[in-house]
Amino acid sequence: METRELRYFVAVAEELHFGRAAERLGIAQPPLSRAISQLERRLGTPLLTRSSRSVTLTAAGAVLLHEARAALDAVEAAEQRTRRAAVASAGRPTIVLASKAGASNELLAKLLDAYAAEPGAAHVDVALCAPGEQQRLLRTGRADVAILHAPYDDLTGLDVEDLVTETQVVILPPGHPLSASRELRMADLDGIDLPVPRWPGRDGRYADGPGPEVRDHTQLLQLISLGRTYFLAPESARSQLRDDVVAVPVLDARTVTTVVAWPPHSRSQHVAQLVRTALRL
Amino acid sequence: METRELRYFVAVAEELHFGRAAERLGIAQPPLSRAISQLERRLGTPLLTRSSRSVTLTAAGAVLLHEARAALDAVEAAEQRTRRAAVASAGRPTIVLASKAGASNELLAKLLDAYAAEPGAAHVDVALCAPGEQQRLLRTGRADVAILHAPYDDLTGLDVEDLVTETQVVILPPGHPLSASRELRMADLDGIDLPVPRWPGRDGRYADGPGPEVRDHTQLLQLISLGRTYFLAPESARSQLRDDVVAVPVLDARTVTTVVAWPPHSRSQHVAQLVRTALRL
DNA sequence: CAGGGTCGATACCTCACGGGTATCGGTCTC
DNA sequence: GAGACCGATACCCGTGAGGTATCGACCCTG
Repeated sequence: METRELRYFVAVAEELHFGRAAERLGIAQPPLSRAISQLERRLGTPLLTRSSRSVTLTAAGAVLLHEARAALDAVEAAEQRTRRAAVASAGRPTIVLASKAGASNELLAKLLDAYAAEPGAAHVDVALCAPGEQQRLLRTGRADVAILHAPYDDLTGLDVEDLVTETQVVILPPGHPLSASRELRMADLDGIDLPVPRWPGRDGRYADGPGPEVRDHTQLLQLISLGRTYFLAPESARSQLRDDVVAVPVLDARTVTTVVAWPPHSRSQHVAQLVRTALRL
Repeated sequence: METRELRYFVAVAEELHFGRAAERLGIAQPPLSRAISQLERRLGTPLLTRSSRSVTLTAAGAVLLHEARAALDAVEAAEQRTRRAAVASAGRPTIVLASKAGASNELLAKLLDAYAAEPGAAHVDVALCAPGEQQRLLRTGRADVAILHAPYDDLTGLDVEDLVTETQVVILPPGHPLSASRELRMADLDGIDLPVPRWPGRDGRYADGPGPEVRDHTQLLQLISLGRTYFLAPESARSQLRDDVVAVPVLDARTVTTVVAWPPHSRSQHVAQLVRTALRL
């Protein structure tokens, strides 16, 4: 199978519409139809069921969608890591660390300082990402290590070491009825009359629903201070809050574990050293 | 990047010879040369240094070789898993378990029995592999779970649960001077005058060196009984030994951990259930 | 040092295949 | 029943992957 075929299939499987998929791929619809049916012939199984009004995935198609995404990530990672290895072998060794913008800030600062003090430390480029974006950078080879947060981020297929586990706080507008409480329980949050924010999906688009569309933490905090939404965040986020929002501990919220993650095939000494440094913090 | 280009590069990087690589790929040498230099142009970096007498990898080339192997495995896995999903959704659900031929036999038998007794258990096809071959089956989607042995097998990029940890015994020809000992230390083995066996590499070929070429455990045991070689094996292997070889415990040998492993992206309920069953043993 | 052998690069040709346009056939809506 | 929508089919074209022949650099060997 060629990656072109996988890209084509993923586009159709995600759009569930040949016309839109073709448009997204920048080709015409007929060659796309042909490519998919050729793929089906080669695999010896239908991947999509087409009625002229709708397209749906078969069981085999769902498997291929999942596997093809992983395979395409691996191919792109091969390309990116090779590119980066080329520039690294020319100039100063550099590793890219991906972190969620606005999260784990203090930990990140400490880590960068501690690592920079190590002998033979590489230069660290910090890539601040929208939530959920760090894994993509890792999996596609544009980053070497990432700071992630279980259970929010998907850690499948990554090597991981735990750094800290924290309880969560709910971040509310200042005037909100619950904002006066010293502590809350998850059940209390059900009564909140505000919609939860909507984050962009991996395709950069927003799901339908109530709640404001949100891209980063600055936006989010502003929306909270305007009384438009609320949010559950790790305790350590408190130190970054503006004074026009209120944080209240939620006793029985799921704990959040900040982890350092890297691709399992990584052979970089620099990454290994940075991880060791992180574990000593 | 297309998988064709990756396959071409891997062939050249492994052979370090354009002519042989082309032959292995079933194409002529000129298109191969062209494809590689086109790849280099696109990546913006040389991958190989050619002097008309030898071809060597650059640093970037070494990275690409490593990454390309992983990517090609992922692509093949996508194909195989889709194929298998197609037949599974037609007939009875089946999972493929890969295990080293001749190793962990009792554990495997117990596992298969215990799993078969579970409600809703899938049919389990057992693939008995040459040593080191199980991972390939897992990574290329031809198997769903495998029984592996740390530290012998490479577990990078696989999800793993430990099953048992054992000490090792050395398996010797019956008449060997050390075979009368009740127990040994690693230092004692240095004095053994026999060469260690050679196993085939991932390309199916044998490295040069002394020691007999060996494909499976039957062969190995026969060669030991003939006084041609010796071998270090997990304790549990004793129950499988012929009576014309001798096993002696080695007190300070590295312990071997038998693990159950599966691809990190696996979503199969059946695999999860089999792993749970294995952990209860 | 001439001559032959080895090996990757280059030149040039061919054709298969990926991609385009036009159109068909089936289905839903009004 | 007309029209819109959508995937499949028919047919054409150009790119580019792959082939053969050959070159040029390098290493032997007598």
